[in-house]
Amino acid sequence: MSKSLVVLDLGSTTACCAPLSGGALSAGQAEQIAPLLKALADPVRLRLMSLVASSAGGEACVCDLTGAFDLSQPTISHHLKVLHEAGLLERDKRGVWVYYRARTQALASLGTLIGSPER
Amino acid sequence: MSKSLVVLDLGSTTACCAPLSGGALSAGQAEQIAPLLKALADPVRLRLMSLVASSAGGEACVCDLTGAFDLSQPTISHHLKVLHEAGLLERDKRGVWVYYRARTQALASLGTLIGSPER
DNA sequence: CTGAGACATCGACGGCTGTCTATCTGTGAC
DNA sequence: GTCACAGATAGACAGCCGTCGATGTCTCAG
Repeated sequence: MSKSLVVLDLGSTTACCAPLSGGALSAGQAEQIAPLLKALADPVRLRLMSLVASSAGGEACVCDLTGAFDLSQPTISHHLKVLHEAGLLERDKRGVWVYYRARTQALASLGTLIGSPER
Repeated sequence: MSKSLVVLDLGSTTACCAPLSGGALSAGQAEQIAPLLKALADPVRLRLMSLVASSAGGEACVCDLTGAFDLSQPTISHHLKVLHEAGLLERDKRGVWVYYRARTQALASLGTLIGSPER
């Protein structure tokens, strides 16, 4: 239900700056985090994320994204859906066009968890 | 050949603190990074990484890791191999036992790339 | 040399995933 | 209303992935 609203609820084990090295992950935590990484673990989706995240205004229209790949429109739509359902992209339909925006907070949490640089 | 030696060669586009939002990833960069995320995008491998990384001395024996899961020994061995070949784990055979050690540098690079927290 | 134990490799199998084409839905122009 | 266009959905199909049991390899003890 409210599952995708909670982007990363890591309890107390991984407080603020504790990456993987900060303590053994529980099975539950691992199964909560893995889907996020899985969503990101594809070259096309990685590029989509970076395209959206680095776009002017922080958002990008599907019509622009589709042209950046040698893939069919449904395939791009599929990848965007995966990223959206993982909670990494926000969707915003305006008229005929759909705009996607990166959830930078989710990305930051993930990045910190994987390996926050020294300190 | 020397492929797994270079953990993350991200050229100049993603200098030090530039995550996905720091500029569009090239197709080549994306295909270089995705395998690392793919290796990490599994609950068992996530837990393995965290177990190894948070072990005393920074390393863990396979014999200890196997007992932490309800999985067969070959399956654990397989996951460790995946992490090793991705360049996320170092292997060190000492006598009859094999010890794995986390490549914290690789983890840090990945974490920074995905989403370095503000600044 | 022989046996036991720690890991790795092999081959198989079911399920998931990325891609496509075809089609559906919704929005704005006329 | 009707047409064109943006995007999503559906169904199909090939290839990859996680898991297993069986077996192989290496190392040490005796």
